[in-house]
Amino acid sequence: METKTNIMDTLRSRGFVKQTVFEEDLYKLLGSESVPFYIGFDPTADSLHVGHFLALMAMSHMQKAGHKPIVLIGGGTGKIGDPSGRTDMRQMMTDETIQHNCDCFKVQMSKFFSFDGENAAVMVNNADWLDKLNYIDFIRDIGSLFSVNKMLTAECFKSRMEKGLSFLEFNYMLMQSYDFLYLYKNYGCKLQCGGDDQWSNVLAGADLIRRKEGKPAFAMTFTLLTTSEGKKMGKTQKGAVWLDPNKTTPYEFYQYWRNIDDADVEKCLKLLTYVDVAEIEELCKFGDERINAAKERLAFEVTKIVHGEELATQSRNQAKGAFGGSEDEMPTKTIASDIRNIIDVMVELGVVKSKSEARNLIGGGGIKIGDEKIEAFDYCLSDSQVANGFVFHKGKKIHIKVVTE
RNA sequence: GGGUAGAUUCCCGAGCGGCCAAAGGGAGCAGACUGUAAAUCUGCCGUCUCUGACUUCGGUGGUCCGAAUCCACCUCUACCCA
Repeated sequence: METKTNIMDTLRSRGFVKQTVFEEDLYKLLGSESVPFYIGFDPTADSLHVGHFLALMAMSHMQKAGHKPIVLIGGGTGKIGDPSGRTDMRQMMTDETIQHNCDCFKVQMSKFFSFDGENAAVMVNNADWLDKLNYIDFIRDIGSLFSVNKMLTAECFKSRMEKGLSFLEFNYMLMQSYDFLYLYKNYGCKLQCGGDDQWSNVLAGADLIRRKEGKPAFAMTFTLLTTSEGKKMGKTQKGAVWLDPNKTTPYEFYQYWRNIDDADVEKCLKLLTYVDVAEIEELCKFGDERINAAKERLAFEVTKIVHGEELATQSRNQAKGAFGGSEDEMPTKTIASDIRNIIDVMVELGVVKSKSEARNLIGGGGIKIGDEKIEAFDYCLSDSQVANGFVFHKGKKIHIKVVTE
């Protein structure tokens, strides 16, 4: 393999790395051989979202550097539920749902790293081994190596001490640690990565291998992708920002990044695109409106990774059309010609969740058709609007060219 | 097993028989100001056939002209005692 640059240096310079164990040993290991590493994903939905993006990018960088990604699907641990960052128990899922979600994940992940060729990524489901565990054997072999006292000091449990924590969930850490051990034995996996909220779980796994096998194993966590205000990124009024174009359209996806906080642009460019670090710094050096160039670049690059260059270009042009005034490139939607009432039109366009919301928006002066502000709830489209199409505006952000059929 | 305190709208959290679709905050959306940013100020923020109607306050059943509020039972949670 090529070892021009140690992957750790890449990840560090882009701001991925939050915590590691035995940093020097890990650095040497990553610089000297192809290291199989894993990251766990909970199959709780049929699409990945922005929250997973950073981990996917990290895996991508690492595969490019010659390391082998192992995607661990938490089909087994999903039956338990990770208590980290949770105040209540997770819903349990059926095997069919989990399998379906895995299939969807794989398609999306393929855009970040390859499941073929050299250092091909592999996807494994921990239900395959966790389901078969024998309770007595397990607690003797693995349980004996865990100190409850130590576990209780872990942040992920501490926060649950007030709200309550069932024994089921308490076992999550053991399961995840066992995963690492299993992957170590069967896939030669020596490194577990994860979000920083996974630190205690990740660390416990590496510890387990060191105790049980007496061999080195490593842990590394990544910065959590949060906004400058410390909130988790990727939440909007419509819920999470998904990678599935059917849940979040490429245009909406593009807009999400285009509208990001000034303070978060540089961080996101480094973490979520392949743009060269020096170039990013150049783009982000201005504190005024020139930062918009960086935002455009961010939105384009990120959309390109997820949806491909063609759709990224299209989204960019649509955005320029919508905000630059040119109707030609604006996102277009088609509605039936017999829908005339403005409220029905809004529902049909999907810009509001309910008719009440539509009324509130109209009442608040947030709706325009062409240059005309709509003030009446019973506003109806004219024949010429139906015939020729029109431009619908919701606030400053949503601009849609509407044609009828 | 016993005792105590709880379960409220997306989240936190008030309400404790009519004035409750339910205070306040957060998030979100919209208006003004801007740079498709932030901060700030303002409005909205259960649903609908929308000056009215309907469905919500863990579940089920009751009391009452009337219940998120009272009673009974149940489910879940925390704390204390064993």
